[in-house]
Amino acid sequence: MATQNGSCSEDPGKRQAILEQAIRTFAELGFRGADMQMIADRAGVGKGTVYRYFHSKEDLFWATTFEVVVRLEKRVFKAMVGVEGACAKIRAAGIAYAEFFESNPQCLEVFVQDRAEFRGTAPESHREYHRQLFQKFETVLQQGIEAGELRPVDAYQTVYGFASILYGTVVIGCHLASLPAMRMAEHNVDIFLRGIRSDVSLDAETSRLMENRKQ
Amino acid sequence: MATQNGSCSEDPGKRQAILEQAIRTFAELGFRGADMQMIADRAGVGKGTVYRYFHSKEDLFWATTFEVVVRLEKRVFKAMVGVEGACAKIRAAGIAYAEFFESNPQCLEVFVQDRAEFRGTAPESHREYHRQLFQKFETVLQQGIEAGELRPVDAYQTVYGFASILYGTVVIGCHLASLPAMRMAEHNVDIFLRGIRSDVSLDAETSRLMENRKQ
Amino acid sequence: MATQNGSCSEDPGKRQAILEQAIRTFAELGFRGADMQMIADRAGVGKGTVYRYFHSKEDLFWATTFEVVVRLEKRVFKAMVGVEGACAKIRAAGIAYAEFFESNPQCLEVFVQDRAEFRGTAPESHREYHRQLFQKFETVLQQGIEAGELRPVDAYQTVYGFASILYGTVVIGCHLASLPAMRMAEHNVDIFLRGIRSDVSLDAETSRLMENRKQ
Amino acid sequence: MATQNGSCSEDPGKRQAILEQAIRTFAELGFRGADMQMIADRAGVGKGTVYRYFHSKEDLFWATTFEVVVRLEKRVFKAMVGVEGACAKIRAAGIAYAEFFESNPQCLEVFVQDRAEFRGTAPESHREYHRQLFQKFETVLQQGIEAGELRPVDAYQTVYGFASILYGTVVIGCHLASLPAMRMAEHNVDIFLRGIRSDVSLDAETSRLMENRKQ
DNA sequence: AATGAATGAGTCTTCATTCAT
DNA sequence: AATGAATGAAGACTCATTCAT
Repeated sequence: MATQNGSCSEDPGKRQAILEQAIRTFAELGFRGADMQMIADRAGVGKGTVYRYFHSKEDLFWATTFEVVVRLEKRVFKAMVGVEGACAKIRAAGIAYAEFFESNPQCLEVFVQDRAEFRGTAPESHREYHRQLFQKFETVLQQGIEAGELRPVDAYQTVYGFASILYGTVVIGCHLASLPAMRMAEHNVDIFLRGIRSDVSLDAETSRLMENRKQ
Repeated sequence: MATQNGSCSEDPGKRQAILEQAIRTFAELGFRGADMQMIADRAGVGKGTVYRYFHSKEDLFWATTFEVVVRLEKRVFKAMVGVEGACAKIRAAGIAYAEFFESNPQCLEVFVQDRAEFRGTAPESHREYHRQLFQKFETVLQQGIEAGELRPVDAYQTVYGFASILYGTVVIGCHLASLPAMRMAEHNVDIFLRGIRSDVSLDAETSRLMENRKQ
Repeated sequence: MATQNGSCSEDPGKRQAILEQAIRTFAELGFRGADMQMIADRAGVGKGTVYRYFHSKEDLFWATTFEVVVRLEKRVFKAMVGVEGACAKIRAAGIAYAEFFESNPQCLEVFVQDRAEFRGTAPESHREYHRQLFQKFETVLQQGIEAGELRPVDAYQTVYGFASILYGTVVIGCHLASLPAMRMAEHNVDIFLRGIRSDVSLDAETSRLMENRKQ
Repeated sequence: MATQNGSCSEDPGKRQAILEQAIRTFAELGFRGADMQMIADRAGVGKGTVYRYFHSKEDLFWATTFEVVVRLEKRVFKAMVGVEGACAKIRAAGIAYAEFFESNPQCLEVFVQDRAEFRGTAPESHREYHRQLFQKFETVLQQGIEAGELRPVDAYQTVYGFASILYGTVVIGCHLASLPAMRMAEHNVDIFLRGIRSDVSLDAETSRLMENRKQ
């Protein structure tokens, strides 16, 4: 993988510094707008060094997006630790997702650049990583369904539906609505959860309405 | 507005040809990657002509995004004509949205480029246009709520929630899931609708599950 | 000559308007910087019309410099009318020269552009015109010499010396010294005249100094 | 100053080569007409290198004019070394000035371009340099006046008068007269000196004329 | 005769990448 | 291993000139 250099003589601190400034710079200027010289300067290393650690601008960008995904994943899974129940887990994950991008807007821009510049051309390693990530969520959903907490939705599709909502929310939803990402995310996740929950009686109003219908 | 030139001596056909090739080229290469010369060549006009009709690359891009939004809007509103009920309208809109981008993938890329390159810096004219668009949907939601069809959700936020889902679905959801945009969209819109509907008994499975609980 | 179009159907007023705006524009932007479109717009005619009256940008520039020289000449010779004596005539000419450029700074810039862009490549017609101009001054000098008013200097060289002083004064002298062209010109012309006059006793101070030496 | 780069890693030889070709190219084609690619090619370096040493075309031009002024100054002051007397010094300076431009016609064109393209907008550093140059001459004049060699002229104005004559002579005078710059300069400087000298008896002819008058 | 839309050659400038030190 | 000087391909934009109307 381009993001892992087998060479024995690399300084992880230097690598991290470059990556950090790459995130910052790609976020600020976009992939095409970012200048390798600027990244090198900001990281306090020579331009040649950047090329030693990351073979090309494109490779550096992939390493950058990978770094962002890894950080995001850590945050999201950390938020799910100790949380019981599929809905609660999903909610926690959604909130963490929004929280992460709200406090790391540069990571969001890297995400956007990734999609804009390279559509679906990410390295296979990234795609594999993604698949594993989504599989974990699929498992959560599946368990929720088996436990009767969730309707028997198509877990595979629904995971990507959840991803769509989160992505759309942080990328454009909160901007268009001029609302904080967190607030938009809570709103949207709640709608999503209500949409897949088997038990909706917890919602007082809806319950009341349904009771009325029964009468 | 950059997209509307008052000069009487412009050839609308030529303008349209340039715009068409601009969509194609921006979609293929991105804003930064697109070459004005290539757009001119593809449109069969001189480079100077492109600059006559659109003052700069940026202006041409704005005209392009505006064109895409207008086309999208037409398609979506056409799909809602004659449809009764808030849910049905929203569903029709969502399906049309996905359908539009599925059959016009270049328009989708323009959308993505817009967000990637210019975050929230669209010309005020565009922003105003957006506001009006969303207001129409807000009205649909509001009427659905008043009619008792929808739960009393916050119409403003929910409209942007809907937009988030649709955007996320066509931009990444269907790609990540390797599923057609239409299928993903139907799935996601249904979850969204269930999430805001007051009456959920129409869903056979859920009804059954709930009935079981009541017993 | 490029500046005189034999075609029977030309509107002198339109020609003059174009010329006027050409002076203004070449003065402001320089030969290379001036835009034929701007000249046309300022003159209130179509660009094609400019090309009808003046075959090319270069031709228009030559017509412009010619116009400036003609105006300058008129002013200078008008100032010499009725003035008696070579020194007085020369002085009047010098003052008028500076006055002209001080009140027509655009004409000065055209002069400078002429030299900068085309060195000595002016059309033969211009050069002939110049020669005649200088010949008139040579005659004045010659007469002054014959009348004993001036030292028997080389009239030919001295005429060009006078031209050098005036040109240098208005083009850089007054700017470098941050003084009005008129004031600089008076100063310089006086030194020049003293330099060529046979009778210097009119200068009180010098006379006194000389008297002292004699004692 | 644009002409002095503090960076330690510049090759003075390369810098000089670029500057040399810049003088040549600006002289031949003018500021606007000169092509950075041509300058790079002539200097035998890549275009990027030209931009490394001189940030922009304008900066390169300023460095060029500065170089010319420095060379001119060296030549002029060298010519004045060991020369006694204000008149003799001024004469030596004037001759050297003309000689310099006669043997370096490209430097003259750079001078002309400077005035044509940038009127009085030279960087402050250049202007300061100019001021010091002229101050030195002012001192020479002042000393000549105090020594009784020169009439009590306004030294400030007269310095700029001298500059005007020299500039006018080399820029247009010698061209119009079709005479070598040196010859024109000698002629003009002599007239100028006679114009400011207190003692004019050294001039045989004038002395004779004056003697005749006295009788 | 007058117009101005169309053209495309021409130019400055940037920046990813290389490689000698 | 680290550096950053050097390179030159690439691209946005301008403007003199033409020519159909």
